[in-house]
Amino acid sequence: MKADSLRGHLDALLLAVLDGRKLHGYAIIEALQLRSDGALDLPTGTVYPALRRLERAGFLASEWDVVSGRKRRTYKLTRSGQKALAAERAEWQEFTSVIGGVLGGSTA
Amino acid sequence: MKADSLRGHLDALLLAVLDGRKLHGYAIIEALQLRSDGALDLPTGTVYPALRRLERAGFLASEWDVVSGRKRRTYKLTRSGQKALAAERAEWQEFTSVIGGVLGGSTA
DNA sequence: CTGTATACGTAGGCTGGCTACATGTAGCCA
DNA sequence: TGGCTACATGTAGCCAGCCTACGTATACAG
Repeated sequence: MKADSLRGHLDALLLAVLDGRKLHGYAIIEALQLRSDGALDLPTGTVYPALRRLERAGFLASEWDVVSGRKRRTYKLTRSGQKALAAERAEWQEFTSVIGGVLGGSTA
Repeated sequence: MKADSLRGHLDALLLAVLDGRKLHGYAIIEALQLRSDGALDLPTGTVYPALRRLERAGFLASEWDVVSGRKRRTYKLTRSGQKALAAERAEWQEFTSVIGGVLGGSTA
């Protein structure tokens, strides 16, 4: 998959993977790999800044856990983040509908 | 729709709208509006350079028509462009499948 | 003869994900 | 006890690709 087509959908992916659970950054990357059967392998330089940005936007809340000496910043959705996720899902529906309509559409 | 989410899918749209017919740039923009029920309104500064690029890549062939004094550069798909369109469609399938799977997926 | 729709095109900017790098811990193996 | 690998977080700067803003020109309505 063209790496670049993610543009504008990264936030949706991050919010979706945090829906209903708390994860730290590294685990988020692994969860995305798992859910996509290996198709998504986001670099840390993509994910970490995005998480910070989503937190600043109020969609995520983070706290530091220390597990066996390891510091891990775990993220979870805020209520505002839940709404954002719903909005992103709706927008995804619209997006695929529009582009898919053109790609598959008969000559109109 | 976020204007920006088009990233990486513009070529597919342009190739698709030219599938089976010849159109000139301005008409391409109108055809995309039509097929998307107004959701897509691409600026000329996006479309014209993209058409030139696709022509340089060998996916489109153009010729000048002069209709009632108006010069219009009409584009059509080359054989190579047909293949590119098929590839873009396949990639679109994969893309929506991957992202859709994560967005809709149960906690995995 | 002015305004609007049609028609093509370029220069430069901006945004957002990526590359490359910097830092540090835990656990295994020899 | 030294090194290697996996885990874990983070920043600076680059670059691709679409968009904004502009410039040009013709046809036709009023």
